[in-house]
Amino acid sequence: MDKFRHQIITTKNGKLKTPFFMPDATRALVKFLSNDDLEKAGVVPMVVNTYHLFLQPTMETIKKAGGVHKFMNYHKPLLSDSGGYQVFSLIHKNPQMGRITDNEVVFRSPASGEKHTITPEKSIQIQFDLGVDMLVCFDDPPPNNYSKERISSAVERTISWAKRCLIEYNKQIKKRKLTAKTRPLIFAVVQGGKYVDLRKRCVEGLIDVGREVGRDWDGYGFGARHIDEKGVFMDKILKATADFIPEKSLRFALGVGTPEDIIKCYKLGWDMFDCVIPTREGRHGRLFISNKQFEFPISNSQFPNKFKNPNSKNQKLFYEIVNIRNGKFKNDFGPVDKNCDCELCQNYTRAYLNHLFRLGDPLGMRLASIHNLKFYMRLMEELQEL
RNA sequence: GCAGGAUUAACUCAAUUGGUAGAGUGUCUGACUGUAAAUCAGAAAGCUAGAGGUUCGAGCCCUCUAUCCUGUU
Repeated sequence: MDKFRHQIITTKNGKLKTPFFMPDATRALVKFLSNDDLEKAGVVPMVVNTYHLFLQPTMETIKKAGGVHKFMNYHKPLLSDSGGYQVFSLIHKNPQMGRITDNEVVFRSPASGEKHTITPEKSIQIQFDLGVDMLVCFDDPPPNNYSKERISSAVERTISWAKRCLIEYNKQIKKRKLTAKTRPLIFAVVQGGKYVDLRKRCVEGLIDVGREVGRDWDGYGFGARHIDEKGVFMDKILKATADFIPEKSLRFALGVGTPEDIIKCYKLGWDMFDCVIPTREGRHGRLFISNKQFEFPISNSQFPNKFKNPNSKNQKLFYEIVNIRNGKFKNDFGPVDKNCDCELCQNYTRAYLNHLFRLGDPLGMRLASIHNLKFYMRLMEELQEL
């Protein structure tokens, strides 16, 4: 067993210890939650999205506000996703929504139908205008079931776009007179689907880009989904990709994931995570419940046994999920999770939350989101102490 | 009392000239992995108020009964 990775990274809005989890505040908010709620849930860094904020409220407003931190009055580290994933998923689901060329992506706003163009350069400019602490290259994320040939060409496009992103990044640093302390960290994204050789090619290509442009990437992201069609975690490709990435660089597992997948990724050398699961599942009435005393078993040298095969049917997960909408909770007057100290578990019963969900009242979604985030944050604390 | 109208799933209502019933809501259960997601999917659920009749065949037509609504003495 390798040593567990822990790094302290410094951003202009504070230091972060890895591993850490970032909730998705896609449109500059975690749905239903105030900054106060986030603080109490233990949330620190979050992810906002270039694509969504570009469309609404538009960069004009964000710039006038003085950046996204001021706009949302959140003064902890923020990472912006490039919007690549959103634009591509939009177009892959419905080709009429846009067109992808080597030079640019043209797409229609699903809300207004308005036509927009995004280039790698433009994505980086927007992310500088957002004023985030960490930003991500505009990449080409194909669905995993595309042919190897198509994924290979997505890898090449991702590499060539990464170069354009990095050149633009340097330009922006110069133009805005940013220093080592005030500049945002920049992450490249590794594509290659389920093919180890393509993942390798992509990382090597990205490293070359850094060399050519004269700046090392601060980190590398794992692009595309990390689970197969059946939802099974793709151990091999996550391990191989992590191993290709330089030791000292940050490894960002984009979109990961379930608690057990985060643990697996951490074990394989990934440092950063973001996912919609805790908040979306919360809004849909699914609550993460810790087993027993919420003791993620810790040992010094060995990775905890309970974390080894969380998906194995013989082995009980260290948590369970309840669907609070289920009829059996109608008259259950116990707390959602008796080992949790969040606002929900300290003040309300399962029956009451069930009632809120049956009413469709936003209070239920808020309390459930807070609880699930707290669960994730407690998990990350445990991992940070390994 | 009389005259009209109604009675179909738990609720609100559909069902072309008579061809053995559908939807929305609710209920039950799933799903959600760089958020087009307070979303999506599936299931259960009806002796069509009751009793007769006409017909090859009735939720639809006829008779009676019950309950309700609206008028009117």
